[in-house]
Amino acid sequence: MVNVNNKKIPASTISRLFVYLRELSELIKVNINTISSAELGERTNLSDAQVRKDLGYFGQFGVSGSGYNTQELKAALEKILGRDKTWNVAVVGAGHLGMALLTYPGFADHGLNIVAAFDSKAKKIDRKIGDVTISTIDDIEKIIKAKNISIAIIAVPAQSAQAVTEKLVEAGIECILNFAPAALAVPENVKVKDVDLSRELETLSYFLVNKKA
Amino acid sequence: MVNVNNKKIPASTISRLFVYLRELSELIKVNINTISSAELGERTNLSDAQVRKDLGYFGQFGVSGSGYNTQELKAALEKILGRDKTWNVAVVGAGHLGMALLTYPGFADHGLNIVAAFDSKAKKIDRKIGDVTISTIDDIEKIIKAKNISIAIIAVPAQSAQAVTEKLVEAGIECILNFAPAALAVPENVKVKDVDLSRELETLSYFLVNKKA
DNA sequence: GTATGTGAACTATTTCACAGCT
DNA sequence: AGCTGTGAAATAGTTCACATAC
Repeated sequence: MVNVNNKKIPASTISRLFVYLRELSELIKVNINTISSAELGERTNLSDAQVRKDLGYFGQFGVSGSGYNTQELKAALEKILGRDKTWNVAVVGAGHLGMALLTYPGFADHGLNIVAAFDSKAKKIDRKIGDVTISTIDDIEKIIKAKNISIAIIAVPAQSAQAVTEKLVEAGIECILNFAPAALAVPENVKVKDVDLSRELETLSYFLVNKKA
Repeated sequence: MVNVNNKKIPASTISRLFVYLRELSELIKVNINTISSAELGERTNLSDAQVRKDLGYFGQFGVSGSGYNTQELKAALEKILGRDKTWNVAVVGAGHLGMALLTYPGFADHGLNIVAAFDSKAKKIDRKIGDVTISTIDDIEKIIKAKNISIAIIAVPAQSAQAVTEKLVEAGIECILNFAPAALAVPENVKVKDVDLSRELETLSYFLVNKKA
């Protein structure tokens, strides 16, 4: 739940707006100019009411009786979501997961530029992955500030995650995407989003355990 | 929201039980035998009431005035979550992300064994990653059945995700962890969990957009 | 006729608060 | 005294349903 000019908006709404935006880009690619909330919902596995409610938090973008203009709605969402801006991102930890993120082709299209990578293993320092050179973790503060990085991705083992977090916070980072299976302690102004791969899989497996029970 | 012997339990509760379980293992490692809901909550960034409520869905595991026995609670949670069982997992797509998953060390500790990998690129077929040999996507059905695989991870590009999903469903898969940024259409009995890395980062970046507004 | 926008109803989830146990 | 277990209250989020607009 997020505060936007004294309105309370579910965090899940924000997340879905990105889904609508992506779908609108696809629609525009195939020259579809108008779409109803029902159709947009169909394509994103959401209900028509959900689509309308989500958009309704931010204004009135549709035309009664016909639907939404894809170009206009896309432009409006881009504005709302700050997609005119781009962000510099750092990856901490250059193991397999860190490497996957460093070479993930999807980020750039979304205004997310990975401009730095850090690892603690001497062997990895100075290796170049695409445009990014791996630096030592000791240089976090210096590089984060120099490169104007606003988002960090933690892809280190659980036991070093808290220490890394503290370095990042000291360097002024306020947004962290955390892949380590650890509960990070951070000041209030810092936003952490956890992605816990084992937990996702385990939660899924619970469905198997509990089925036909 | 999940049905367990005519009780309705939030899906998020299930997911948190895995977090408690992990924390209990840590506590046992350092010889802590008793823990209160408040302390357990502290360590997992959750409230004491949340911890008690979550556990309360499944029974009474605590002792008034003292707290929970770590060993007993761990054993109880393992039983509830089916952690006595192990699951065979397939990864579809052996790009960087697929490779990261194939070599991710965390799964095995959680009863999740990756026993097959698939890719469409001829170049990759028959390559061996650890114990797993990459097979052609055409063999999905054969191998899924032969190896008794119950969970599949989709790590292919968005445009091939639906086709892969259909092959998996035909092969009898009922649990899918989907990393492709695409809304998958599946029959009702199939459970899909989406992990959308760009979306996670974008949602996080919205925090930056909207701050100090 | 068709589809939006939105209060109201409903459902889900978390937090409160306290009786009761050790 | 301290902490659990749990109804009740509060908060959050989704779906309904319909007046309104084109």
